[in-house]
Amino acid sequence: MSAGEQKKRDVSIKDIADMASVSVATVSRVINQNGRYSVETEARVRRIMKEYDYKPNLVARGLRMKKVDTIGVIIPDITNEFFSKIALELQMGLFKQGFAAMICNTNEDGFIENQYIQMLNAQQVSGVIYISGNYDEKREQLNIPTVYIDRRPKDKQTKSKTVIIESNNMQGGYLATRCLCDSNAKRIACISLDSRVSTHEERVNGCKKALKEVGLFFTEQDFVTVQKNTMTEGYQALQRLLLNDQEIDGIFCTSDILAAGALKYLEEAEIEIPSQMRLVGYDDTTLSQSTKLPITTIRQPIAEMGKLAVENILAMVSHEKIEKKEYILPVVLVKRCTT
Amino acid sequence: MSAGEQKKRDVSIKDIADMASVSVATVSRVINQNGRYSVETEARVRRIMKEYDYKPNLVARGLRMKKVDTIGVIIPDITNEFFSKIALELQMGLFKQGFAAMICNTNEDGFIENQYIQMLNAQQVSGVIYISGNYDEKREQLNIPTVYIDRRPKDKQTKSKTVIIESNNMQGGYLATRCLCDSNAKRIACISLDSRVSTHEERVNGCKKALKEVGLFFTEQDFVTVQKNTMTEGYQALQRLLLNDQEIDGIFCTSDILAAGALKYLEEAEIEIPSQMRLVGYDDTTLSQSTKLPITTIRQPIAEMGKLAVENILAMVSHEKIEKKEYILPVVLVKRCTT
DNA sequence: TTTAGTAGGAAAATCGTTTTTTGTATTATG
DNA sequence: CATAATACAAAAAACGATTTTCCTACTAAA
Repeated sequence: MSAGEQKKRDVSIKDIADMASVSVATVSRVINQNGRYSVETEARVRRIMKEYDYKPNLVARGLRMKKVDTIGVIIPDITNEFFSKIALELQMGLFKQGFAAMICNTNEDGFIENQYIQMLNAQQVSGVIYISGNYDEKREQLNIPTVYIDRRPKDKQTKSKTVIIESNNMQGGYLATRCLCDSNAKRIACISLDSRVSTHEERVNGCKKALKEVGLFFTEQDFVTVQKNTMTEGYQALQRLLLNDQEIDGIFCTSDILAAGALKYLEEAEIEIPSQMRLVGYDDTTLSQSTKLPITTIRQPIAEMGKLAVENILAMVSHEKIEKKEYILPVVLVKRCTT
Repeated sequence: MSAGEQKKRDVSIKDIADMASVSVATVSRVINQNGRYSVETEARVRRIMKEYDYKPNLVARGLRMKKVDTIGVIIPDITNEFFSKIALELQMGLFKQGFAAMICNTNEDGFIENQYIQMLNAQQVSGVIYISGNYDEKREQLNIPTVYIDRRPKDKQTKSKTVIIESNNMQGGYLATRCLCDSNAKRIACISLDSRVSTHEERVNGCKKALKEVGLFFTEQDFVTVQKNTMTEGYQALQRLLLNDQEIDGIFCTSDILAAGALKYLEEAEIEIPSQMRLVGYDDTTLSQSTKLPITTIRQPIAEMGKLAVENILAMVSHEKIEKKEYILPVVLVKRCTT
């Protein structure tokens, strides 16, 4: 194709109408199965459509309908296994229902996130599924149906038509800590992520709750946060912890990546696991299974979360009235070799 | 909103035109900076646009232009770290140029892939970036600009306007094998993936080339393939290999996941690394860094591949004439503790 | 036979843009 | 002063669908 050459035109509804000797309105009614038409007309139109492999132009339909069968998916980091698995669930689920997913990776950047929202709005998407990230008041005003996963906008800011889907992070922290205690840890430390969202904080709260319940002493000094979710951070955080407090014999990391880093330090320091030290991570990633000593961890119900998100956003899109809903799904402990 | 209630209408170009007391044509010309208009008119129009936070309706524009500033990205498995990293590169790169990426996950399923292609076509996407997956002749006929990454459609089937971007898999296999030899391996085995695409096969070819070059004996028995890219498969494959041939003292796995599985077996069998056995993986994933003994591996230039893909697809979309191009990018050996 | 009702489908309006065509001042040129 | 050229911008046509309105036969009831 030389510059300026047009793309070969697809066959349009008008072409079909002409070939079937009916009006475009009739073809449209056959496609959408509303209005009235005779069985003969329908047969003829369908035959022609099949013959010419006609596919309605979704852009034209979108313009007329003022919305498009696309759902925006806002994700902070698609290379994170947890998020990519959720994205996969969403995409497959939406696709099965005839919707496209437009996956937008914000890199945890509020500015990029805003731009994406603008774009999704300009694209006339029918809804947005919002996974973690930053809260933006302006976004709310766009008035697009929204489902939140894995994060909780502050209460007073949520509108009536909001659906929140999260797993029970408090319970996760609790289960992890009880497991540490059950394998005889007496002094428990915690490495978590310093994040704008409440997720990791809740896990820490669950941890403290368990400690209080079993009556185990703990000190705030042993509860640290790191800035980035990397193995190096986990490694270094544990190193510092053990320098200050040699009594520590159990560690809860609020992510598997941090736990893998911590485990690496333990291996290098030749600390025996699980006799001298116990370790629990979070998310049941491939990583937690790949280490020589597979890491005990917490598994979130990713498939269910995705399924619920798809169900709810589609219900909202089709104007089924949705009261404000919050799903808090249970997590499970996956016991491996570090406890 | 009750059922059937309309979404609040965005401000349209007509509204802007009315407020600025000009015609819609003039507003359009200001937006697209073509045609002629006075500086005063422009200033007025721009002021009103900003005041009302006007954003052009991309669907309407798409209908008129017969194409949309969206690029489809076909990916076999977004939860695979290599693919998700590429997807991330593509998405960020396209977004910076004002294009949206529509990421489609095929799960290696040809049927789903076909459906996605149909959808992308109906959505009027300007181009498609195609990562691995199945080859489909029908798709080619759609005549959308396409860039292939990491896979090579058969030569006679490619059209003139095709761009292929891949890394040098042959070189990767070669480097990996040379590294095994350099750390004194004498009998080398290879575990690779049985895939429809040539990628892994090429890596094996590189391996054999290196063996011939250094004059090392090898037998086809020691070159096995597995069906799925999982740690378990790697574990079992190595187990079988060592049962048949106790001489093996070096292993090349064509993916890090397989290598991690193999490493696990070696650890359990208490085989000394790297004195008794050497191991090289492929892709430089987080996994390869997380094991107690970090795995020597091959790194592909993901960022460059993504950048090239974006550059080329945008050039094709804007009708710059592109001759058939093939990029074969060099890979690097990342030496760690298993060699 | 007239009238009303209904089935089937055509015609036209609409969605929000871009682009071509047309029109009208104003300026330049002979 | 008449005419041509130019600058600016309005009007209208497209893009491909959906949906409302309207028209024409035909059938059924009075």
